[in-house]
Amino acid sequence: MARRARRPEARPDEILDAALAVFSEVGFAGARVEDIAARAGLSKGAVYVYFESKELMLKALVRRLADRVVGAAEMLVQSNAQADAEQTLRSLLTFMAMQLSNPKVSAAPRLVLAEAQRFPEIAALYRDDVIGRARQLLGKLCDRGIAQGVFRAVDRDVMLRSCAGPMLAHMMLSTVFADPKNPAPPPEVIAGGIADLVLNGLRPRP
Amino acid sequence: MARRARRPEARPDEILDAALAVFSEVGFAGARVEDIAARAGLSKGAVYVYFESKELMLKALVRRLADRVVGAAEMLVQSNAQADAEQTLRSLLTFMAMQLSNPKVSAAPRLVLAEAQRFPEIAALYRDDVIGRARQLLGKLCDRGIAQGVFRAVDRDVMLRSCAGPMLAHMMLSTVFADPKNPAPPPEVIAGGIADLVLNGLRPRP
Amino acid sequence: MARRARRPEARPDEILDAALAVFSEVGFAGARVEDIAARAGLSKGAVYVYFESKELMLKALVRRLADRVVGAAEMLVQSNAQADAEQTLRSLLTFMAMQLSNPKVSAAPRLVLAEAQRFPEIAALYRDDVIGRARQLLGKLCDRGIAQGVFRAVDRDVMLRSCAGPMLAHMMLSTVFADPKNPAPPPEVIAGGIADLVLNGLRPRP
Amino acid sequence: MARRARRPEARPDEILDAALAVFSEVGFAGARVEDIAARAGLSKGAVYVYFESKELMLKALVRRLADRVVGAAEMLVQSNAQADAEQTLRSLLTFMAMQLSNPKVSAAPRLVLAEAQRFPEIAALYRDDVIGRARQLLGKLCDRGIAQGVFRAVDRDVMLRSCAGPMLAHMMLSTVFADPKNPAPPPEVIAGGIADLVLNGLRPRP
DNA sequence: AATGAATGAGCCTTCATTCAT
DNA sequence: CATGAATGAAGGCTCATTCAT
Repeated sequence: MARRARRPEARPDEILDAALAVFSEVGFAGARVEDIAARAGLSKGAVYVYFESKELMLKALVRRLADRVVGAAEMLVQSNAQADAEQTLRSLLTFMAMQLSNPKVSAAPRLVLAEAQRFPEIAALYRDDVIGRARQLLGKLCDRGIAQGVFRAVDRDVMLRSCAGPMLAHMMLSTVFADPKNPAPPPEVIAGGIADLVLNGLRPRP
Repeated sequence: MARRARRPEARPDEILDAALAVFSEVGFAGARVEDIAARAGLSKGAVYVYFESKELMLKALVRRLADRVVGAAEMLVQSNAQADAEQTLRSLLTFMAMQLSNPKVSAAPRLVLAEAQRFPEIAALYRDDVIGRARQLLGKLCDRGIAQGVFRAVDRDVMLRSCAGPMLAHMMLSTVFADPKNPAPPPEVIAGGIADLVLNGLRPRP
Repeated sequence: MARRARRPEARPDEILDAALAVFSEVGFAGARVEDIAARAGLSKGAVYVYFESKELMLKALVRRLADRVVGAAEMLVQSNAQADAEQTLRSLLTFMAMQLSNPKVSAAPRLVLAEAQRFPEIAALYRDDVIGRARQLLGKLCDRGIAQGVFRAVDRDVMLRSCAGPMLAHMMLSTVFADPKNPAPPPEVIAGGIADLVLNGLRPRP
Repeated sequence: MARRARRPEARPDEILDAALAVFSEVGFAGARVEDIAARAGLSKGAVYVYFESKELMLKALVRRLADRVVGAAEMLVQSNAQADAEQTLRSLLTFMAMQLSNPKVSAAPRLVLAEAQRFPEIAALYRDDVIGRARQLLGKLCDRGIAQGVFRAVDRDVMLRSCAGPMLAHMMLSTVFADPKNPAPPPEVIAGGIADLVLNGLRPRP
């Protein structure tokens, strides 16, 4: 066919894109390899040339997600290394909230959320490669802010939950639980509001 | 057996308990009706006397969840109607965080989180019966706090995300994404820390 | 259907009969569970109620074969315990040759011959439960004959090969390698001839 | 590779060697063309340059087997044309038994045994080109022995079964059904014992 | 109400074979 | 000749659901 031997090295990524799309629609268990193949413009058998099983597609997807998402966050923090911690955290929170307002971006994290219980390996991968790194990142930022006197002392696990939690909630409320009859304010408003609240919460009191 | 003679009208609830347990372990798609039946001490066929299909079990489960969870939260808020908003919200946040630290309690919400994407009806039910009521509850509390001068003006959707988010994150980090090698601080510490941070964030500034 | 719940305890044996028929026609690998089911008058799924996998059907078949075949041989030898060894062996050889002239009887042994290489467990089962017991049987008979002075001293493994071999050859030449253009003499002639030759071979020389 | 430049006309034979090895291990149906190709040092596609299908490989293999095996036997008999029939048959039987004690030699005949039922064409080929010629060979030898007065009159089909059978049994007992815990006597002993027994059986009686 | 044998649709996976390069 | 990506048909097995008892 037209596709035959055309950019064969791009195939795995194309398949993963298709898999993510299908998984997001019907869940991992409900996804048919044939549908993934069709969406990638391949035959069922061809998919198995690149991935040994449906489950390995899921794992590869999570790995790719980790590379991308955390990479972006870490880059953002590094590029703000000179700025004060408060400003950096505000940038981070608004950036994440804006990103997660895009259903295409949130598709992969939502998939992980949905399948992690069922697949402990996925959970472990995400825990180590995404949550763990996020915790490190926030922890360092926290330390910097405390040293600068702009943050109050706060436990890292509390920090993680208080920063990532609103992102998580926003992600779910923007997609799965979005109410067509009661649309939420635009992303910028939400993102700004969350950042304000969290940062105010972190500020020390006399 | 002994079960049969005793409380035949309790059968549906027993089946739902069994279903929740199995769904939580292997997900809705991975759950076998036969396993649910076995855990409820029944045969496969008997389950179909009470529930027409596996999917209807899931829906019934979510309905039951909504009744219980939001009921508890609303009751808590009502019983604190006299107290100041700050104290009430602190009670609510710590109560929820403590509750969700118990994997048995969080099993149902986690199930919803995992399956909502796949089943729009479930998502709608949860959105209306749980999230919607939670939003109302927080909104009223917010209004009260603003009127009392203890809360700054804050958007309801930001409030929802900022309060429910940390609970959500805590729930997932206590179960699916718990790291056996890096145990988190005890629930009281986490719950108190989150409440502190959120309430401090809500406090007005000069 | 008509078959539903009728003699459910006969089902495994019925399925094995069907499996043997299909395996014999197209080999184990070529056999479709659906065909076996159809021949047993069942649906594909019903077969899996009784056998976990196609391979376990094969094993059960071999076990059943062992029970039947060797049982018959041992019974024959026991019932001739009083007779002299020569006569007993003659009876055994002609009985076996006659039996194996019937393609229905030889179907199972031929199946084992065909699949043993592929399934070491099958080979081991057959080796221990059929060949091993046959070797014992022949060995004892041999000893008796030697004690009676009607047999020359002969190694047990030579004995096994010299007695079982012609049976084996006869079995294959009567079925798979039968030449429609050159039909062999009737079973009695063959059976008698083989017995004569083997027994004459066993007779001591001055 | 080195293989490519060297002896390109030997490719078919190399492929057949590889095919025999793989077929022997996992059976015809279980053999993957890719594995055969790999063992022959070729790619999957290249194999199809030489053989149109997997089944044709099997047929070619059987044809090659017939050429080799029967050729050897016929040659052995011819070179003993002057000797007496008894001695010739003894040579033939011990030679065959010794040969078949080698699993590499017996691989092809065992393969035929396993697959003949499934592939009537294979069976017919083997019947005509191997069994038929063996029957001829033994028949002539028989006639010579009878004429020389060293053999009793015996039916050709009985002769075939009584001579080939022990070989067959020995072949299977040396490989597929070999018992690692009860090793058989060395090949010479077995071969000699079988020849003794058969030849004694053929000897006329007063 | 309860049982559990039976059904049948469905899906993952394998692999012989093809063919563009 | 050789490669290996791609195809597509095929089949083992699972399981929600039904229903005779």
